[in-house]
Amino acid sequence: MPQQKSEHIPRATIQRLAVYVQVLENLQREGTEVISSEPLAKACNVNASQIRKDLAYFGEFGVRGVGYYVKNLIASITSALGVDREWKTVLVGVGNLGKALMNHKEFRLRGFNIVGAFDCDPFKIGEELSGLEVVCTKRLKEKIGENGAEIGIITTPPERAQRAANHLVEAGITGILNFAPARITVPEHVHVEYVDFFHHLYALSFNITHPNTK
Amino acid sequence: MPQQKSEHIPRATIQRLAVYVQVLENLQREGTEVISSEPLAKACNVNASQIRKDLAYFGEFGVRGVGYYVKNLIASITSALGVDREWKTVLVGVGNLGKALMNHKEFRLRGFNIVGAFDCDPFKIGEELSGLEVVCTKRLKEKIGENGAEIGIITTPPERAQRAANHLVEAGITGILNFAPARITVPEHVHVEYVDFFHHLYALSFNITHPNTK
DNA sequence: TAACCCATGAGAATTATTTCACAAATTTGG
DNA sequence: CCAAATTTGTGAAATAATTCTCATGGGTTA
Repeated sequence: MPQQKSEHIPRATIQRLAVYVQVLENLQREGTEVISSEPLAKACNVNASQIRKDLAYFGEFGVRGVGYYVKNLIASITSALGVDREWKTVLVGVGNLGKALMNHKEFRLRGFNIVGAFDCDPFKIGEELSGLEVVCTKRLKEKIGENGAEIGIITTPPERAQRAANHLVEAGITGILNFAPARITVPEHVHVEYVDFFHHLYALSFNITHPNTK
Repeated sequence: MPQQKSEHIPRATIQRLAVYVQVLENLQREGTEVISSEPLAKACNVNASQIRKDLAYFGEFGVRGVGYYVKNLIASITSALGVDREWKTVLVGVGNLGKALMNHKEFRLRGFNIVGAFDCDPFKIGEELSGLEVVCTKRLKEKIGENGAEIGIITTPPERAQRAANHLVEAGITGILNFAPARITVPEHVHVEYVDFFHHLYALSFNITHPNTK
């Protein structure tokens, strides 16, 4: 059971671990059973010792002279990340994006079950979507008390993101995935991840505009 | 006309600049005309000197004793990022996600126009979507020769992402936004950005599982 | 116009992350 | 069964990024 040894783990390490899992899963699908850090690093576009150092935070998963057993390593990393279990999530903001996410099968497949849908629009409340009734955002606390969700997904317009976050925090949520194009403020103990692909397009724009600064 | 002074600009700086724009746009919508680095930093969840340093790479946009003029600063940053113009993009992989992106109005609004849609599925070729005819991926080079697109968006399944990337590169594309859950390999001069919100969910999972290591 | 504020911009110090280099461990082949 | 080959895991070195500190200079008021 991987238990991190060190106190602080760089945020960048966590992001890379997710990449490793992705690449390892694709390798596994292609039939690879064992891989050493060198070719894995190439596939992930990172340095080989980077991988070894990242893994070292959580334990010793490799075999010297051999490398890593793909299946094993996936299990070790997913366990380290805590994604070897089911996570209950609730979604706030049933617009186009929210609906699309609710219909996204991959969510359930990856263990992130959406168990509640909320909106403050009276016309949307009561509507049924992927087997869930849309409930008023004000009833978040009550509903989460029932279903025990731990992660909140915000898909509201930007001006309503902070209010959604407040409701989620008050309901006891400790992790928020924010798709709204706005920064939100939450207490110390709550973790927020932002998803905004325009940020990525901006980065592309910059890199293409300034080709010298790769 | 902001011109970066230094040779190398940290990747993290570019990501933050995109955040600054987002927050500044929301401030502007609320009527704020001037802001100093301290409150802006608070809104962005970063350090104030971080903002000043990030901006310093591109020029001097503030007024000592006053702060930054919001409208001005947005213009300066967007110009620095190269997003004060129109970018033509093509999309490869017309599945659920691809279709959703093509119907996403925000794309055009932000200056990233989708001018071509490609797929290798014969049943999809010829179909019309948001005014664009889906074309065979093999004709990418020909079509990009006509429309001059510079950015490619990959929304294929993971196993077809690399092939899509190869076609895009061969067609002269220099920036790729990859939604497929797979890493791709491209030549030095091509820039890739990855969008995968499961990576963010993994990060949340980790942070909730290990609350001590914030 | 002069004196006082105030927030920027930039160099210095600090802190964090990445890469290097090699000892330790494991397998394989003679 | 020992030696060679291989690859991990880790401490040390190098590199990079962030934060601190304060001189600089524009704005404001009397």
